[in-house]
Amino acid sequence: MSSSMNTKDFITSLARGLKVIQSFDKEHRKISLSQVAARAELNRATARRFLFTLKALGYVNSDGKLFWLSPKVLELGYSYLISQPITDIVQSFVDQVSSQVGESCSVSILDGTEVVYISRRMTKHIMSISLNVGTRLPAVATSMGRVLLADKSIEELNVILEKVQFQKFTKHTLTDEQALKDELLKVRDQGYAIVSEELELGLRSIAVPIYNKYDQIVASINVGTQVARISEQELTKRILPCLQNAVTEIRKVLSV
Amino acid sequence: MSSSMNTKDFITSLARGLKVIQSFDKEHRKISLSQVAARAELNRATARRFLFTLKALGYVNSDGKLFWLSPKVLELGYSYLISQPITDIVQSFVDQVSSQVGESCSVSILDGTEVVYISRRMTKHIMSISLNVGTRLPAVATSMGRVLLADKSIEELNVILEKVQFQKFTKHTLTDEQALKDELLKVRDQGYAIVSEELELGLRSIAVPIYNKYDQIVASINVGTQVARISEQELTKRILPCLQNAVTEIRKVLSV
DNA sequence: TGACTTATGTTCGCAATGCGAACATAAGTT
DNA sequence: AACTTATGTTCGCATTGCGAACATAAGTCA
Repeated sequence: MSSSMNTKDFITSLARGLKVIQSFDKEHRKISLSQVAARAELNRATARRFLFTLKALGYVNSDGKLFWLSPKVLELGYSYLISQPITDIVQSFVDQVSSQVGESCSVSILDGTEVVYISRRMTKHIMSISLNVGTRLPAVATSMGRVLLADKSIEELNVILEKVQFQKFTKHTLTDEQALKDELLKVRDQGYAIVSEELELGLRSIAVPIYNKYDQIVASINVGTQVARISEQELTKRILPCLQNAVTEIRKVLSV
Repeated sequence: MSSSMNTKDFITSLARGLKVIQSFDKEHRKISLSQVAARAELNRATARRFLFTLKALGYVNSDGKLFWLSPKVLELGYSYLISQPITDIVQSFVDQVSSQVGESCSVSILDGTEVVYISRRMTKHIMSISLNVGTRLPAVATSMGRVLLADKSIEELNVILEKVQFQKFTKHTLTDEQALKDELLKVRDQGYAIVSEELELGLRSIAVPIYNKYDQIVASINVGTQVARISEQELTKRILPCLQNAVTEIRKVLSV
């Protein structure tokens, strides 16, 4: 367990159990007890007890040999979604923007150094990875992340950037901290961010911040497309007004 | 803890921790330590340790007084979603059907006595509750649930129905077990289910099963609308073919 | 078919983990 | 100021959960 965990008041069994849940992914849909133990870095007997507990609670299923997650696990994430009124509010706007512009539209929030998708309307599969509610992407390399980072004070930004490990996803990816900061100043000035081919070649997106009634930025909304389909100029001329209209309406609803 | 939990090999700390996560909902977005303790049925000092552990792991945030779930909790549900290839596969078909028919379209699977939404495309808010990935509804009162139940053997169905507590959501809700079974025979015969105003007045939906290449039913897909907008006849004449086309295509993809 | 490897099932002594009663302090209300 | 409700914290203790070790099962290979 991470040494940053304060062992006083820290419950290792809970931490271990959550690690067991996270042992499952696309490449590990149905795995054996030993695989779970290895992936969760637990003793086999210990992993077994966790799997049996999760099975008793309905979060895991098993055929007696392999284990896989039960849809009940969605309830955990669901606890988060239904405790966030914004997810309900924005969904209809996301659908509306997506219909208007004919491209995928998403809303996300900042969590640490990443953006987390909380709402999404996809028109086509254009990314190599699938994006869903719950997907996390590095904030520094996404348009939604940049509008959220641009809102931070210098101090807050420094704290966040300390934890960022810049990755060069493509030849266009900004990896110089100062260059990023300059870009964020520009984003703040113009009130939107455009990211072209920094996270994945061939893709670009534009994002604007979503404000609540106290003028606090609570999320960001973007439209994502392919560079071959929409130029940066067209993003600002045709797409940006749709996003700006949407966030104006969202702010009204959030102000009720 | 439920007496059905086998205390041998059962890890109460994990169970308790998951209950803490589920203490949060729409009416309990940000709650105090004592409220968490009450809702999770824990001693206050115990609840405090769980909240501090969840905070250390990033699943919960706090202002020192109130606690709320962090979007990191979505990772837990996300572990399930990315371990289910079907969620990726069906999303584009859900979007397609929804676009074609101009109504909301969803996919769900059976989990115990409930259906769990795993994919959704909403055109309008027509239900009083919001439906998201993770939402659970009683299988017996939904079209998607009925196509999934219709696939069960008599024995399997009896096991499931034993655990069902029939609720009369509206005056149209079937609550007689035999009447439900008769309805399921009809569903099996015709290969689709229509539910009108049984879960909520004013709403109707039609669902068909999704098969994999072994002819096993793995999920169901529906279109939901308002009774004022689409008759049952129109559902079968216009909507059903779109759903049937979609499941044919889905089956091809699942067979790759 | 036997040897070997890899896997799971299970136990139980034990130590550490987590518990919760109790006390202290803080904040809000009357 | 008294009272109520809340949180912060401790620490003795009992139970919980651990994991080494052993048993058994299943698969592979020669």
